[in-house]
Amino acid sequence: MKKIRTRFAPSPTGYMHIGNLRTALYAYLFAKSQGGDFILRIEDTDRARYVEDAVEFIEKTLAAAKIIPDEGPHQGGNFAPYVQSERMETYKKYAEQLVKEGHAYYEESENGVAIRQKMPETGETTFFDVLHGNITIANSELEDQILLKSDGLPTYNFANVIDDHLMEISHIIRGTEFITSTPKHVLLYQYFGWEIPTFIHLAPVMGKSDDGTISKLSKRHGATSFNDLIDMGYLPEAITNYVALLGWNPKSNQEIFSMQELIEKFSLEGLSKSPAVFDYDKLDWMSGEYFKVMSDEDFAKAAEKYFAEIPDDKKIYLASLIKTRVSKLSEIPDMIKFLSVLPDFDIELFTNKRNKITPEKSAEIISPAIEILENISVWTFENLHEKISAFIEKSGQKTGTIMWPLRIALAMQKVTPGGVTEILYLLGKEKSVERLKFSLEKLS
RNA sequence: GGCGCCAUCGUCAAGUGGUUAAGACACCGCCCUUUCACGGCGGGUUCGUGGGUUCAAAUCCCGCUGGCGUCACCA
Repeated sequence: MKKIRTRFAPSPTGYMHIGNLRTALYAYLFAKSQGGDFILRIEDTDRARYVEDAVEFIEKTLAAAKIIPDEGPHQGGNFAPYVQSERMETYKKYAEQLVKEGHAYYEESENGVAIRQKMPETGETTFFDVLHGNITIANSELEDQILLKSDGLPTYNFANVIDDHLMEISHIIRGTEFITSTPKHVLLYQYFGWEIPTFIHLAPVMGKSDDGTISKLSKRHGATSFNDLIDMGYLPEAITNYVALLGWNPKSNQEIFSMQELIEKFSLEGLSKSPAVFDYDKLDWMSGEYFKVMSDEDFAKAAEKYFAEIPDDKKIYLASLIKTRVSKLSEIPDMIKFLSVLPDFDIELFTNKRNKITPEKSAEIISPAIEILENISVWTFENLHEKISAFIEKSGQKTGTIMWPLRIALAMQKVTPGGVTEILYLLGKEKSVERLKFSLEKLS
């Protein structure tokens, strides 16, 4: 049995689209699930599109997503070089061989001399695709395509065939946009007498616009690159997990997968042949699941840059409060801003039907609470909890009735990370008392 | 437009001739609750359409419609 070898062959654009990331992921998962190799090859044959440092960018992005190539520009390998612009002599040799054998011809234009592939005028070409079965296209539909451009660089349609064969790629996993050009590739394999690899053409990742229309995922839909998502504060693991399920079904109800589990469970049968719409809501949910199972320490570390103003001794505690109610790290600032700056006073917030509370009644509760808090000398969570519980019991009121106005006075926002005790602890004695007094004054 | 690919809840999707057509996200309702979140329970006319084939069709065939892709010295 031939060794399974897949490749990810991006052009260096300095941008990792979610669709590309998914293609890389599936190629990686398939290779690894079969004990095969995953190769990274840079297709930089378009000089106009070349972006500085893009190769490094691609490698870093794949590393962040834990998609590790066995061979590539950085790791090297038996089939180096893995950058197409460094393989020009090879392409030239094969292109000339085709000319010699009558399957290609030179063409002169103002640009210089290029080589074109000569397509059969009759007949049809069929190839097998794992997802779509046999696909047949009439040869008359095929254009005499450029193989070698006048600048000496090959086109994708040529370099891709040469390299996939030379690098012993067994399965070509790529987007559906290549289905129509695959017959041209197949013809090339046949001219050279090379074994034809197995094709797997993946359906595109779509996006949904505000007006409900569906189209290929692009900027208008919001974040579209792996890095955009990282910047928004999603964990790389969560992104990879979500993207894996966007077009692949594990045939079980499991949804949370580590990379290792993905490798173990992956199979081509679960791949979908119809397009999948990227759903930010589902990503949010999945991301939240990852945060919830993180340790407080890890979460605090991940959220480090958002915790800059939080005292060191409170960071881990705050992390424990926030990690269960966040779907992306970038939500943190709005969630904790009230700790340093009290939002504008809003009397409306002191009315809550469910807890039977009104502004008037709030004042009656806040006033004695201030006294109790002022008398607490050891400001620990346990101590606070004890004193407040006693206060509630003594008042004879429902817990919610007491807690609601205190929490509002302390945070001045409807939604807070944690309840009254937690907020008191985070705020510290001085700030807590000050805020309660401020509200009491406004309410009187 | 030619050619090609695709078509199950709003979204991801299971399903391979006989099911009450799973599950998840989102949504709605209820419960729990020191708010929110978490958690628990429950809810919703989902197989694009018209023809076949068959005792039986979401599943097979054809047409239609719709979406997407492709027709570069881009990849």
